[in-house]
Amino acid sequence: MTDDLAYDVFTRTCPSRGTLEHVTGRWGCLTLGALREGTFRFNELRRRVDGVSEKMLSQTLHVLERDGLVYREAQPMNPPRVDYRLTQLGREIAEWLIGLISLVEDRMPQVEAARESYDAERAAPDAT
Amino acid sequence: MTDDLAYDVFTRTCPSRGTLEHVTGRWGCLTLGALREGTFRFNELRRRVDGVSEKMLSQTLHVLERDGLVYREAQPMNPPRVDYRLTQLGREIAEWLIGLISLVEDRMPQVEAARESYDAERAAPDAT
DNA sequence: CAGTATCCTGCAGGATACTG
DNA sequence: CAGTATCCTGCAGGATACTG
Repeated sequence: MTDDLAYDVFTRTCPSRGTLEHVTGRWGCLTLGALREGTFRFNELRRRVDGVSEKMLSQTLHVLERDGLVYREAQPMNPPRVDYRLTQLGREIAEWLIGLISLVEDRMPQVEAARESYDAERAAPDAT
Repeated sequence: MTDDLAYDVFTRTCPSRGTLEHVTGRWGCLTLGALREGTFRFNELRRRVDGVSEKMLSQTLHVLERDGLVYREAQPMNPPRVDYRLTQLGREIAEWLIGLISLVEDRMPQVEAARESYDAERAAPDAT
């Protein structure tokens, strides 16, 4: 049952693939993380999401807004002021995402150890 | 505290970024999902991970093995037989990943609805 | 300020052929 | 069977200039 649901995800025709990629992708992930902490204007976000270009932040925000994870509020003034924040749905997903990230981060010592022994084996292929 | 930990992840220098990308990436995600269900040989996996090329499966498995998430057992016979399965660490992370995926899948109706209204607004820009 | 438009490049990843 | 090696292409995404 639950397994059937989960397995479906792994067929490429699955429609949730797209959203999953938006969420876990390089900039989507960082943007959701930044927005967890509050409401921000475009350039504030740019500074928080380290290394993102205008283009990619704009693109990422559009995609997340379209998926209903981010709410965009444009106030008609001059100069313009636009605020971004997570929707309820966005917050829910961001929390799970953070959980996964925290788990991975937590296990990094194990991962690093695994990498070292993997690399060591290849570096000294004569050691049977 | 917990927030500090989580926030660190969003700086690009964070070492867990790499592992996270291996886990959530297109093929990593699908491969972990397939391996949740048991032990498989290379070509069995190829069939289960729909659409993956030899090259990408090979590459993905190497990366996941190096990170300590996948265990590779080569039996010295001819023709060769190699089995892949999740390590304990891999299983742990795969479970969380599935959780995230299931959540996203669960919320897809909301996502689709959001998309429709987003698209509708743009299609009829005269409707103020 | 909050973006969009254009140009350009590196590299993910597919196709194909080959190997122990 | 279980891969590796090589060649090739599309596109993610950066840099730069421009706009309401």
